[in-house]
Formats: sequence, C-alpha cells, structure tokens
Amino acid sequence: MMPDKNRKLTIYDISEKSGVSIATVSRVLNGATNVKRETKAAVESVMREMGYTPNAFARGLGLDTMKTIGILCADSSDTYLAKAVYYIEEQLRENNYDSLLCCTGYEAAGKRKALDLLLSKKVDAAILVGSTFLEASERGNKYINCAAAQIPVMMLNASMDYPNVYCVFCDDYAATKQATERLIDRGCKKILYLSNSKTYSAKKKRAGFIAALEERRRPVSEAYIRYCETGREDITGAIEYLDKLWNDGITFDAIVTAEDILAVAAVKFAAKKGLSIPKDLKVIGYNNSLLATVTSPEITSVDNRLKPMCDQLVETLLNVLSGREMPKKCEFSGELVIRGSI
Amino acid sequence: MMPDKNRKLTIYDISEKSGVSIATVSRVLNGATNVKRETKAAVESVMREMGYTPNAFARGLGLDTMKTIGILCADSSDTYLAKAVYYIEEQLRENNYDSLLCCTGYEAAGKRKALDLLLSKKVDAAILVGSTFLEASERGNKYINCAAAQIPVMMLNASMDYPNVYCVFCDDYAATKQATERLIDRGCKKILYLSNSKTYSAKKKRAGFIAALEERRRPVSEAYIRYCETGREDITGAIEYLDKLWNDGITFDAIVTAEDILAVAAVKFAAKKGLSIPKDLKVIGYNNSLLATVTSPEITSVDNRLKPMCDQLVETLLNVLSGREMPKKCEFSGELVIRGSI
DNA sequence: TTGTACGCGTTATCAT
DNA sequence: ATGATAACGCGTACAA
Repeated sequence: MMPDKNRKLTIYDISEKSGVSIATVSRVLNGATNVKRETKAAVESVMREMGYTPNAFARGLGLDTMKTIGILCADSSDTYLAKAVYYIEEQLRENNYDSLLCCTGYEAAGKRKALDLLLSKKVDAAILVGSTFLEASERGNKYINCAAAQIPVMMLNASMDYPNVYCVFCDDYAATKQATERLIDRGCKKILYLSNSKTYSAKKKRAGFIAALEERRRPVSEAYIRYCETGREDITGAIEYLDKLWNDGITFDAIVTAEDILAVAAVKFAAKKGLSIPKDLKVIGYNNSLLATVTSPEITSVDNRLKPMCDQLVETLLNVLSGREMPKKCEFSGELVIRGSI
Repeated sequence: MMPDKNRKLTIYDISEKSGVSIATVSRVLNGATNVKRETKAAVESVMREMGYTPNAFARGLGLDTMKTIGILCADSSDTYLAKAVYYIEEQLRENNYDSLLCCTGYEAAGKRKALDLLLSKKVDAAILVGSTFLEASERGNKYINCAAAQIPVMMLNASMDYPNVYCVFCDDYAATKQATERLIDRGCKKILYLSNSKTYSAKKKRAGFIAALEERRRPVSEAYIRYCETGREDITGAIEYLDKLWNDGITFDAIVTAEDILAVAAVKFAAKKGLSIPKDLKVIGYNNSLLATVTSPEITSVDNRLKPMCDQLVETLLNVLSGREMPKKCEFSGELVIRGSI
C-alpha cells in the first residue's frame, strides 16, 4: 500500500516533520509571541512546503466559533435589500467574519425557520435585514427574542426592545413628513401616498405623510392613502392600480411612495396618461436606489443612508461581540435627494 | 456554586437523563433504524424537554462537512447577479445546504483571496457566479483549477475545461446574433453594439453581433462596436458616452447592448435627444431583468434563462456531491423577449 | 521556550 | 438493540 498522500495534513504532520511538539506548531499557527525565532521560522517553512491549512471544524469545536455571521433577509434580490446585504457582507469580511446568507421570504414561518437554522449552525450573531422582520404582535417577534438569548441579534430598519437585540434604522417618519411638506409648499393640492407593504417602516412613513398634511392644515383622506398589493417587482400591476384609482375619480397632482419601484410605476403611469412630470404630476420615491435614476425625468427620492447604516450596524456588532456595551438603537435621519420629478 | 445551567447541553446530558449510552442517543439523533421503538421515544422526549440541539462544529469535525456551499460573486448587489445568488441560495436551502456568500469585486486578486478563504472554511463546493470569473489567460484561472482539486467548482455563465469544474451558461453568441438579425431585418441600417465589460460572456455577445452583420452582408465597422467604461450602475455616464458618440458623427438607428442597464441608458439618451423609440431608435437589452421593464417604452431584452440555469447548476452540484457522473457543461439558449423598444 | 495530556461534542467501529 | 471507546484536529492549562 502506498502511504495515503491524499489524507489531509494535520498539526501532527507538521509537528513530526519539523521536530517540535504540536503545541509549538499551534503556537506558531496562532502567532504566539513565546516561540523562539528560529523554531517559528522552521515550522512556518514546513507548513508552507507541505501546504498545510488548519482544519476549520476542529478549530470551531475547540473555540466554539467559526467566525460566521448569519444574514437573514426576505429576498436578497430586491434592489434595496441586495445593496444592504452587499454592504454588510463587505464590512464583515474586512473584519474576518464570513456571512451565511438566508433568504426567508416574507412569511413569518420562513423567518422563524431560517433563524432557528442559523442558531443550529452556531453562527456568532444574526443580522436581520429589513423592516419585514418586525411583526406587529409581540407574539410574532418571540422567536427573535429567543434567538437573542443565545447570540446578539442585529436589526436593520427595525426597532425592538429586547435584550441583546441591537437596532439601526432611519427616521422614516421625519423623512416622509419633510418630503410631503415640500410638495405641499410647492402647491400640490391632491397628494397620494402609495405603499406596497405594511411593515414597521411603511407605517412610519405613512404616519409622516399624515403628519405633514395635518401640520399644514390639509384634509387627510383615507382615499389618498393607498396600499397596492401587487408583487414587489410588478410595475405593470402598480400602474394598473394607479390607473384604476384615477378612473375612479381619485385624481392627484403628486405621489409620495414608500419605495422607488412604486415611483417608477408612477412615472410610467404619467407617460401612459400623457401627464407631464413634474408639471402635471410630481413624484417622490424612497430609498434613493438605482431605480430612482432609470426614468426620464429621474426621481426625487429619500436617501435613507443605507451604507452608513450598514457600517454602523457592523461596527456595533463587532463591539458587542468583543464584550463592549453598545447603544441598543441607532437612528439616522434621511435626506431628500432632488431630481427632476418634483 | 450552582450547577452551570448555562452550559450547552451535550449528548452526554441526554444520555444520562434517559439512561442510555451516548451511542444510542446518537443513533436516535441520526434516525438509525436499529433502535427499539420505546427507547427512541424516550430519548426523543428527553431531548425535547431539555431543549437539546446537536453541536454543529463537532458534527462537522466528525463528518468532515457542515453542508455549506461557498457562493462567489463580484457584486451581489448587481441586479443580475443578485437574482442569480437568490435563486441558487433558494435551491441549496431546499436541499439542506447553507450558503456562504463572498463578494469578491472585479479584480483578480480579490477573487483568488475569496476562493482560498472558502477552501480554508472547508465548504463542500464553490459556485462562481458570473462570467467575470473566467480570465483571459490560462494563468489567471489557475486558482480555480487548484480549488477544483479539493472541491467541486461550479461556474455560472462561464465555460472552462478543468477537471472537477462544472459549467452552466447561455449561448450568448446565438442570442445576440439573433437579436441583431432581427434589427437588420426590420430595416435598421446603423446598429451600434454597446458593452460595458470584456468578460468571456461579453466577447461572445460581441462575436454574435458581428456574425449577424456578416451573415446579412452588412459592413462591420469598429466605430459601431463600443465599450463604455463607466461604472456598472452609472447610467448618466453611459448617456454621456452615447451623446459624445452621436455628436462625433457616429449616429445610429438601433443599439444592441450587453446589459439591460445600458439599454436603459439608451432609452434615456433617446428621451434627451428627442428621438422617438422605436421609430427613430430601436433598443435591445440583455438579461431580461427588472431594468427591462422600468422605462417607457419597455425594453426588448434577451432572456438568458437565469432561473433554469441556476436550478440546473444546483442540481448538477448535488449530483456531483453524491458521486454521480455529470455533464461538465450545460448550455442553454436565450430568447428575445419582445417589448416596445423595437 | 517547549512538551504532555486533556477537553471540545460528535460519529463510527467494535463488541456484547 | 445497546454500550464502551476510539477517532476527528485543534487549543491550552500545566508541567518541565
């Protein structure tokens, strides 16, 4: 029989070849300072020439961590969430953490299941991306609380009061209020608020919209606060929704949307109706994503500081993991980025 | 001292509490058939009431796998790549594999580093998403070959002849050729080909464009085969590029693009120039992504079967992992999805 | 500075 | 059907 050349190298092989104990090899591996210069050099050379790599599982077992963070999001292909995941992964990697991605869908069951799965894989922390992870009922969020009993839980775009849960979000209320006020001040009389979800974040935006009307002493009509149930990427559906509204007599001279994609639909709706933007119809989007720049004219949109939020989130997480006391909530404020649609 | 209530439960605790050996507990855990019904029930009940979860690291060490697949992509927030990652993650999850996401950027060094990292984390396989992972030189691809010596490597949108490397891609050449021919047959005289990358895939598209011209006996002019170096999401930059071209006398009545985002830029360019689409200018995109539906009119685009490709890729991978012999290359053919831009 | 020996929590191979 | 015990590969007290 040939010696098994394919067997993976272990610390023992290096130990043998370099004539030191495995302890010393381990020390070299982990950059311990109390190793003689020459010994260290010798061991390192052996490791290099044999092509040794430490076994991550064994390490994980001993240290009880594999430096992996779980990232949960409903749909990592959503324009906005994709950016968030990208920024987060990038920051984690720079700090030597890997990212285990779990797309959960928008249903509660899927989210619970995914988080449980991450726990069972023993990730060091979980990051929940998107306000969809905040359920309306206390009961609906229980699984998050449970998870937080084991590992730190970070939330992007949601706020929650559980121990070991850290939240980073944007003041959607104020941003939407400000955007709406701007439209009012520009003379818009019939402003429509259009949303496509009922998340925590969506509710705050809606409240901001209403607050603006109230502050400016404008009537608040439920008919002008709309929820459009089409698929999240179904622009055609949203256009039809607006069309129906319009034909039902609910006409408008401005639209405030909860997502850029709805603003895109509004711009296309205007094109279809022969309405001129911004003269006949003004449109404001939300997220300041790529979608705000694809139409003619481009869309004025609320920048909700995604990159800074992600950076903050990861930084907070790293500090929490190293035992530092950190703020449970970080709130950013948005900014209206002006383009041609208002 | 209190007994350590916080210590994680092990198979020993269950063993003790249920009065059987750890071997039996392990058997129950893994659904072995040779366990007495009652024993099994008893052990399961103990596990449930104590809230036991097996330690994934220990399992990994023993079985030499944690059922994790590494997904590499240059930029997971790119509209197209994000969808690919999403589809792949979904399929993997359905088959009980987790996804370790690594965004590498478009530089060779980043890709090498990321793949090495995945190897060191002992993933069961690596999936390279996007044709950017195919370098022009043999040398540039060596790191892939090395990785494949250890684990199966799957490539989406690229083709390569290495052992243990499996490729799934679309016939971009034929699809682009067909799209171009359609424009010629519709009477377009001056067709521009616009690309924003020089990947394997981009080259095949370009070749298809040229082949169409040749087959229809049209002159092939380098002036009409263009590479636009602006950022991948920089629509404004692409518009300026087209504007400059136009002003330099390189006018056109149709554009074939290598990516939907360039087609979006083309549509916006037309709006800016006062050209009517499709009358004065016809536009064809590539990928049939969300971006093909955001403009007015919407963009005719090549559907390159992303979802079917991802499904095929994961299926192939799973089979490879279970030792079956599988095709090294799977080629899909694209389809032109007709919308208002031609 | 270096080496010995044990623990980490499983799975798997033997016996019985 | 069940139990004892040896891997799995590493980190680290403790000893020298």
